[in-house]
Amino acid sequence: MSKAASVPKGTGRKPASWTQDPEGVRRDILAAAKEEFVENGLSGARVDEIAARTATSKRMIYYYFGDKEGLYRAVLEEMYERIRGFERSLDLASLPPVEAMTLLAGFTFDYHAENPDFVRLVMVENIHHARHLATSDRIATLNLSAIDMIREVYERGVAAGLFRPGIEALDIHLTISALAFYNVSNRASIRQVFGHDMGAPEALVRRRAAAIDTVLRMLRA
Amino acid sequence: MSKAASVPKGTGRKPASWTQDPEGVRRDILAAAKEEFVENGLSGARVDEIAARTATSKRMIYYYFGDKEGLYRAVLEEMYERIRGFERSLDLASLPPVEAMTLLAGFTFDYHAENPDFVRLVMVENIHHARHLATSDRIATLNLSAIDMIREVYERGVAAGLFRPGIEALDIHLTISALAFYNVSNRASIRQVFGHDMGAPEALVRRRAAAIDTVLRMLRA
DNA sequence: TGTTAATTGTACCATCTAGTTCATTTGGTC
DNA sequence: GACCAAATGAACTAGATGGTACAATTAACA
Repeated sequence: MSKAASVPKGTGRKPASWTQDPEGVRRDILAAAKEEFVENGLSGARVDEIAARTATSKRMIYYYFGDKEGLYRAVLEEMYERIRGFERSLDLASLPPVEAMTLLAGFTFDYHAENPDFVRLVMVENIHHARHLATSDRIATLNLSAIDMIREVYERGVAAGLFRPGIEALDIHLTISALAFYNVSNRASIRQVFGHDMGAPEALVRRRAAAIDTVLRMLRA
Repeated sequence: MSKAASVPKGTGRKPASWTQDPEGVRRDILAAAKEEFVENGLSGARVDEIAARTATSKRMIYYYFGDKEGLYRAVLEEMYERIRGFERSLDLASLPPVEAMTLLAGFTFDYHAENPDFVRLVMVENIHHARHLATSDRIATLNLSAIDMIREVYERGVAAGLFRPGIEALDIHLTISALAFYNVSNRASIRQVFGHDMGAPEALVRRRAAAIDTVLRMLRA
């Protein structure tokens, strides 16, 4: 072809024409990376595989994110910012204590059940001792609000004589999170060992009710 | 050196003398492998690193376990058999319902807290969708006993009017496990996000009491 | 003691993988 | 339209990694 002649032998020729879209490329890469990290963890993920899931090339991954860990960190940050947004949208302060706590426990349960990707990434990050959370400036200043929200509701409940006093807000949070997290994070082993699929609709409904009930019983005076 | 001359060039020479110990070698490899898998997961673990932690060589790993996954499966199996042994040693049937449930919840909490290696391996296995649990014959026939133990205690408690009826034994197990598992599995991220170290003695004591209390409140009539 | 099967040591390799090199194209600015 | 910085494509590489080849040694036993 005459085209090939117009180009130095064996290097960077391009098909015909293309348009730039840096932000689109970034988002595209992040989405592909999230899938791969969620599926295979940090060590198990393959940069080439991420590139293949992308509309662009491996070259771009390194151009925008530096290295594999940088990409992973970016995925983590985006994920935490997303959940933060949801949390803020809950307006617990305008509800009576019991209703507020029910809503929070239910929301937390549902969010985990509907976002196993989130749960898996948190697992992966914990396997790595959360060292990427530690080095991320964006996440460091982010997450104390959940505890504050709980404390506010809890104290109103105590003042109204609905909740018993003396419970730490962190303990409430841990209980709610544990019940929401566990049957997503350990779904696979639960299925293997007990033969029950916690992802099945009936199982979810029952477990959801049990979780909320457990939280309320823990709090009630 | 004269020593080198007494041996065919470039192949398998040995220092001087050594004795065989197949079982010892096996155990040695399993222990080293457990450390490495616990620390780095299945994909992150390096066979060369496992070999280095061993008194023997990489050659032996492949001789005894076939491949990396075979070794990983062997580690998993050993771990599950160990916890099974502990479970069996609990004599819940001879205790009154409330005391039995308190003991079980406390034991479960302590076992997780004292064996973060176990927790991490279960996390790793769940990241891999528990596919190695699925292909292990030894584990398949193992683990329904925990549920049966709980059911027995629960039904005695219901009969005695101590527990409310209508709860599934699986739900009790999931609640106990979730509370025990979560603050070990997510210890790193909890520390990063909330600045609390759930491994610290005071935190453990408080969390343990909260977990047991939560389980009992969930059950009480 | 001679033979054989189970073990073990050393060196090696094929392949995979994160990251790079180098040239090229695009979009904006003057 | 000339020039420059940002963005992109294709091929390449150094090193890591799972796994093997081959020979040697040991234990058991006839």
